[in-house]
Amino acid sequence: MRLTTKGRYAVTAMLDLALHSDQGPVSLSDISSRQGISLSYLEQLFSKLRKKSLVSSVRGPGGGYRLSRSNNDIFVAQIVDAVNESVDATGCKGRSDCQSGNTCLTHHLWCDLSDQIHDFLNQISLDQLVRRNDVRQVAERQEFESRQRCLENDKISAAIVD
Amino acid sequence: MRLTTKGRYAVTAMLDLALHSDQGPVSLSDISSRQGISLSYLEQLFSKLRKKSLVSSVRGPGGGYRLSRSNNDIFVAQIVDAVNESVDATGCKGRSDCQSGNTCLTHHLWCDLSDQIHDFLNQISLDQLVRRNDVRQVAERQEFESRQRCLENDKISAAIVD
DNA sequence: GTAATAACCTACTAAAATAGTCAGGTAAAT
DNA sequence: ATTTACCTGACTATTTTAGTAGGTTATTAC
Repeated sequence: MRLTTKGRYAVTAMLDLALHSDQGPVSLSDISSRQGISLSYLEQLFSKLRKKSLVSSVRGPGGGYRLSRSNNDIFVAQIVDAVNESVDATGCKGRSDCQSGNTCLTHHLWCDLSDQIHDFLNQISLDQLVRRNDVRQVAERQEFESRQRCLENDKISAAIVD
Repeated sequence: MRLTTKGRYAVTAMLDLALHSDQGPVSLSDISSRQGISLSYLEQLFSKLRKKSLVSSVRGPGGGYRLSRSNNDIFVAQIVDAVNESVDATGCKGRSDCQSGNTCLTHHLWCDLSDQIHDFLNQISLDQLVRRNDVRQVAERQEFESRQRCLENDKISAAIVD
């Protein structure tokens, strides 16, 4: 079973995309500064997300990424699957050869768990997340911080001109 | 989120213990040969299981480990918790400081997932596993293989005597 | 009492995965 | 033409996993 920052970052970034989808394509550097995820790492993740056609890209100035489907048609499980190989809890990736070719004593238990996790994550859409109160609150704080950073940058620019 | 061989091995070993609990203390070398888990690795795991008082030990010849509680009072979640720190899906171990001190956008989602997994595993007792058909079948195959290994060893011993 | 057995303990290590970085591309808009 | 931003691949430090090695202590059978 793998669920690490890789999968978490991917979902966070996709949610950021969903939250700003009304403002045209969103650049990775915007996501990077809002969510505190390294730009190069985001590039790796979005390469995979694009291959699974969860996002589409727009190049050039003003470009960025947008969701390739509607908010309510993208589920968390699909995002995690796209960047991690799977949310599989078995050691044998479901091949039932966990104990030197044979099924191990607990194989079916981990299969059941995998199903459980997958069902749970497959039931949560980006749309649902966008509407959650806790998500809206964090998003608002991030907007505020983002504006603060803009002001700071303007100050620095002005100082350089002087 | 961590669920790797460590947790899987621990549950498998505990299930093996439960399956042979009628035959007095079970030695780690028995579990090792039946389940194909390295002896030294089992020792590390059982040290943790003992500290969480899931098993008790009997030293000396004929010794081994036994479950310190009844079959139906030991749950999979407890075993995984004992060897992994937790089945936590958040990156911040529930501290809500995932994004440089603040809550990240998806924190609550991972909390929900953690609860989901924990509830699922906390509901499955060793007793339930012992009674499952798929478990009984694998256990039987392992008994057979174990007897085969005994015969092989006897042959080798006889050959050495010659 | 001594040999065998099996728990117990500590430290070390190879391999893999994670979480990045870096250096260069290429495509599209202004 | 130049800037913006996507895109790619190779490289790397750190951490974790999974396992080894080598010993000590307690108990039992002879």
